[in-house]
Amino acid sequence: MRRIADSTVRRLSLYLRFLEESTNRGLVTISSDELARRGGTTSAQVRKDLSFFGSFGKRGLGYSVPELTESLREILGLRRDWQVIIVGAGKIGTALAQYRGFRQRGFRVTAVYDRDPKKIGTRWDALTVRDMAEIERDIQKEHPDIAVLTTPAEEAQVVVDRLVSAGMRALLNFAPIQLQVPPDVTLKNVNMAMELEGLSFALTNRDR
Amino acid sequence: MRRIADSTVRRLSLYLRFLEESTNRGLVTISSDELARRGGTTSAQVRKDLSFFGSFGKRGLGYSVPELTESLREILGLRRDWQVIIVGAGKIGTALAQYRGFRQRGFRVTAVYDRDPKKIGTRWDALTVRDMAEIERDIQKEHPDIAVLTTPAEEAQVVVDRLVSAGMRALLNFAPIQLQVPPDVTLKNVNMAMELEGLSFALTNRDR
DNA sequence: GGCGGCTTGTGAAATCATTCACAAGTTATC
DNA sequence: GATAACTTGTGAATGATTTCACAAGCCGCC
Repeated sequence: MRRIADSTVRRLSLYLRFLEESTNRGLVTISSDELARRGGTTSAQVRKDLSFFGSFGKRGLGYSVPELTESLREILGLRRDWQVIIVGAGKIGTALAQYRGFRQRGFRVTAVYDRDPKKIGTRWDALTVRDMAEIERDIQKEHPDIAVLTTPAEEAQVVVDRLVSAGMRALLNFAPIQLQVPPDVTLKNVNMAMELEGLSFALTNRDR
Repeated sequence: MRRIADSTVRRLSLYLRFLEESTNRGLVTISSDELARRGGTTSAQVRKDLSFFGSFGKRGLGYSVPELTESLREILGLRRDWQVIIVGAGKIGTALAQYRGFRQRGFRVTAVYDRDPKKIGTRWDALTVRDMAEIERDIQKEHPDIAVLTTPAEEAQVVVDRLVSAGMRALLNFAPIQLQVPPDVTLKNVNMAMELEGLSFALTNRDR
């Protein structure tokens, strides 16, 4: 398979979201044009995105909502659950650990780590905060798939190095810093500072 | 000024972060190559990004850390504070409202809204959760610059329409949904579901 | 079964973003 | 003040992504 652009994968995720909504509204069939309007793109873009993976539609008719939903789940690797650990039990880490949306989409948070003795052992729901010191051992034993990083920025790189050498290969980083990882590790960033600064830029340079 | 690509603005934000760190370490001068290594890009990219806005370096020497820092702050519109409101006092909204990083970067959270009577009136620090019903009046009175959306996905579009007609022109959306806004409104998204699905895709399609 | 109205899938073209490559400027050294 | 060692700024080349445009296929109706 030819290398797929990041932007394409992001849009697939959006299409899937809209398809799920369409299912709830009882729609059976949907056109690339409707998918595009909702995803803020063009119908040609939708068709091109899908064409990298096969041909899913019927000319003259559009796409079957349940079939395309299933195909996108397959493509995105969502026909299985993923085991997620959260590293850093601060404000954001805690909020994420309790966030229902993850579970609903097949991302099961199975552990939360911190190094602060005051936090270790506290519980929410079924989750107990574990000691950061045990993380390598746990990773080797439990093989989580994805680690979400919510440590302070200063500690993030050190923590990432530990996670990577313990075997983690997929990371979602919330610290406002660009992390260095080896090429076989996939890293995604959620950087609120960057987004806010993007808004600041837009507001400042609005009128040309 | 020629239209600036989103990717460029995002990198400027990264460079600024690294410059701040360099200041703390007492560096006076920095080359495009060092900036690039840290930002995960190339030195040519750094120079090109900066060239859209002027020429800030000295050939043979590199860039003055304090001067480039100041120039980037200027370009990004960060020489002033921005007034931010948070709409939705759930897990994420609450975590964001208490997050120190915003304030440090000049984004002052001045109000939090929810429509749940059980939440209205609760306080953290200097902030009291206000009634969603008052948001239009408050916007007209207090002129916040940026609204952060942390409502459930189902309500997000309705809330956005209200915010836009009350005059908001910059939005940061955390709901996992693509919102529709008029062209004079800037919308940025933080979509954790999308990032996780991107990781799922990468893990699934790792070996070709 | 033929016709009209739709909508897909996809090469080709156009646009946009990144990388190359090098002249020109700066500093340090002798 | 000439030379060597660096590093910027930037057109031109390359590469990637998006948009165009249209043939081909499907459905419903007469």
